[in-house]
Amino acid sequence: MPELPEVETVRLGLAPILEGAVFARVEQRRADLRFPLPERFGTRLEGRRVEKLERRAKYLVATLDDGQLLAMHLGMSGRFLIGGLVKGANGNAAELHRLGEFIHETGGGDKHDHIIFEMSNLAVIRYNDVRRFGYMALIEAGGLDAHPHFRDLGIEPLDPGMDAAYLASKAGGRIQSLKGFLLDQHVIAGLGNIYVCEALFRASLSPLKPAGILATKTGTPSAAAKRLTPAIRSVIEDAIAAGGSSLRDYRKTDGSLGYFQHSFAVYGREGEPCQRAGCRGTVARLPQNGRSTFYCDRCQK
DNA sequence: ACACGGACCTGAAGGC
DNA sequence: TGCCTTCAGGTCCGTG
Repeated sequence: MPELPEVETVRLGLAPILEGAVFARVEQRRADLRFPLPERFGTRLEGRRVEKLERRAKYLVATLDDGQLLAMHLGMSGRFLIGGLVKGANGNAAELHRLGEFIHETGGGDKHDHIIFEMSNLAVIRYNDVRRFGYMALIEAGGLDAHPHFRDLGIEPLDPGMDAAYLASKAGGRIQSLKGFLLDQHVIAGLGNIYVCEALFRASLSPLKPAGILATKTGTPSAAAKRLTPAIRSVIEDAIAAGGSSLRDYRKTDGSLGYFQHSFAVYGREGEPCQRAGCRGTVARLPQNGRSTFYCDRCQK
């Protein structure tokens, strides 16, 4: 699943196709995603124009011309693939992104294509999700901040307010591990297993330490908090610039791959030497919160 | 309020 | 070949 950088990459691929286009036909092949699709999902979308496509945490949020919001979450394995035809600048229909391995499956589609958007610009957008942990919701105008899935989300990692003082204020007194703390979407919204591991490596902090070390006794930010904030910001910025990370099934909307996975310092590198200059440690893996944590137990203190 | 484990679902990979 | 276990970019819900 896509974490924030992958979702942002998907947004960048989808926005130029969706924005300004009208849902001409919505085909729903199965409604049992993580949560059932809303009643009359297709009917409520058909004829509506997409005003803009934004991202909040790991959600894509499309604003429609009647004010409704279409919120989309990719879960672990969700992806959008763009095919079909779009009108080029000269008015002629041009074939779009019919690339590589996706060509052969466009006929009847793949069995994990659950929702298909046929747009007025002749683009065909398929939502494919093997594990079906993703979902879509329709939210009435202005209702985003009160919606149960959005109401309690924490700050965006790239928000200027995500600073050492913010982390200290959230972490004070917590005994939970730093790993669990950073995975908590109520604290920072958008980080996942990969980028938490990478951020803790960049900050030279052990994922096992209690989150409380981010605050001093008086509640001011500790040195650890001051190292952690730029580490989080830089890893997210670097990953977005690389088009996200492509591991198993994540791809950009045109079927091409992100390349941040080549920049992982610790994620997926169990047993490899630590990359930090001067450190002779080895990357270890251990389960935390039911997920694999990768870190160097020599230099991450 | 906080912290943890299980649940949801499919498929790939590795061990025997 | 097959069967069984483990693991995978998430997060909701029930339990202490």
